[in-house]
Amino acid sequence: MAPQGPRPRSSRRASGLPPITAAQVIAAATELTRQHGLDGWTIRQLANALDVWPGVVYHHVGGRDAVTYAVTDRVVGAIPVPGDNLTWQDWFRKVLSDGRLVLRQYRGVARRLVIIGPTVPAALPTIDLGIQLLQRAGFGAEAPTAYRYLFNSAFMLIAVEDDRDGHPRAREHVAEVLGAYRADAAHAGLAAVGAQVQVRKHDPESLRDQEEEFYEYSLSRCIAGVERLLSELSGGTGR
Amino acid sequence: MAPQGPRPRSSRRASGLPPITAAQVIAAATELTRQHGLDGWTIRQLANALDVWPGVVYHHVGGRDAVTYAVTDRVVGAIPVPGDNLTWQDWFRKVLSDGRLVLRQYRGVARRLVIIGPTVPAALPTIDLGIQLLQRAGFGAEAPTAYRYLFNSAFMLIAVEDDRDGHPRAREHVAEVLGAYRADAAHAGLAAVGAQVQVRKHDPESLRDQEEEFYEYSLSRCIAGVERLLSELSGGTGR
DNA sequence: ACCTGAACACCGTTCAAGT
DNA sequence: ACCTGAACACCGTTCAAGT
Repeated sequence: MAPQGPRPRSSRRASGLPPITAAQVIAAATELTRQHGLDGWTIRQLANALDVWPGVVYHHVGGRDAVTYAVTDRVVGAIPVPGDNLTWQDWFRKVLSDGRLVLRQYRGVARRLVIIGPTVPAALPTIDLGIQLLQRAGFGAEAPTAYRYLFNSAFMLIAVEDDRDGHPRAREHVAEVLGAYRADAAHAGLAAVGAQVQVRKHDPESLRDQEEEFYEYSLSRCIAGVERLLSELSGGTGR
Repeated sequence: MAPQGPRPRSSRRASGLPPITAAQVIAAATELTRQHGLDGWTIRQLANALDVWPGVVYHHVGGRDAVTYAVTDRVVGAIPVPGDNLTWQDWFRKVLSDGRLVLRQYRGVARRLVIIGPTVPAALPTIDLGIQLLQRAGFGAEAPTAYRYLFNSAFMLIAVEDDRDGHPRAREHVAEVLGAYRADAAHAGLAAVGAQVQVRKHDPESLRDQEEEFYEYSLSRCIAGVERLLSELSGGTGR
């Protein structure tokens, strides 16, 4: 898809260029990720962007896994962390809304983050503060699990948005299949979703807005579910 | 990793064998998915398992996308659908717990399903019944969105479990990084999660159990969040 | 230490030619 | 119609050899 481009024209040393650094490799990989997503570029394309041979990437950073790990850390570091002057609900709402805006610019990073866990160095201060807020709110020993649930839910949603960007036909297909049932009285459930899909299709609002809406919807449901846990912990009705 | 094996030894026709069918191709692909996950085999390996050349797969089914779509439909069809004699909460709990057991046997299918949407033919009866149950429970126009939220949340969790199977070191890394903070009073949040990680590490219970526990935890939170929506709809307190 | 240049063992996909 | 056999344009990764 992207043009392959020629190999480096001449030796760096012969051209009087300074050695490549690991930071330069990671910066170039981050820019490629912004353009094409974390799975949208190859080691060979990265080397080409730096005007070197692929072996240079291995020499300074390592294989594909090492490079994408470094990119992930860099992107996570760009997510702003709200201060602790907010309620736990507003703090999570804010960090997860802001996080979505950053992560959606670097498609594929959210999924990597969910899979490898939150141990990328840049995430540690956020984890610490978030769990402390839940502890202060009365979650006690449940604070780490509740934290994990909220971040995991949000980042999974972002990961799916990212993945769907790579399958533009899928949405049309859904609309087509379900829309066909919109007046089918024998299938009241499919009819309801079919009608909704049909309405959205003719709506001038963009798909981006629909996705953000579902993200905020899911986030609100998650926070509501965790609030309920809190009320159960403080002696409410069980189960 | 898997042995490549030799090309087909001789012509099918010359050996008196009947023509391959699309169903045979899909069945073989499904079995490979059970063994190695949806992304764990190649078209060439599939052809080899059928003892034919790769072009045969293209002739009968199509490219990789077409084959994995067919596999996804087949696996979804294997998820049992509970009857409508349950409350909506128990119906969703059951179909999503059973669904997890099936999907976890075919790693990668859950993610495909989340990305391409639920329009694989085998899913339609389940969608119809599930939305009807929510409609009867009083969700009205919110039924399709609530349905989508519940299935999406569950299948995303399964997709992440699948993906983590392919990164066995990630969990150790998380335990190592966070465990180091378990007695760090200056970072009370990290200390709490670090202590939990440490306990789980020495616990003889398997990781499988922990994953199932978190799945059930998340499911309960999701259902609680949707219940809250229901009470808001029926005239409860707003926001 | 840093980089070149080539090689190795793979991919998905296409297609003319055979039967 | 079905299948063979080969080709095309890619991958990630490794490594001897140069400077």
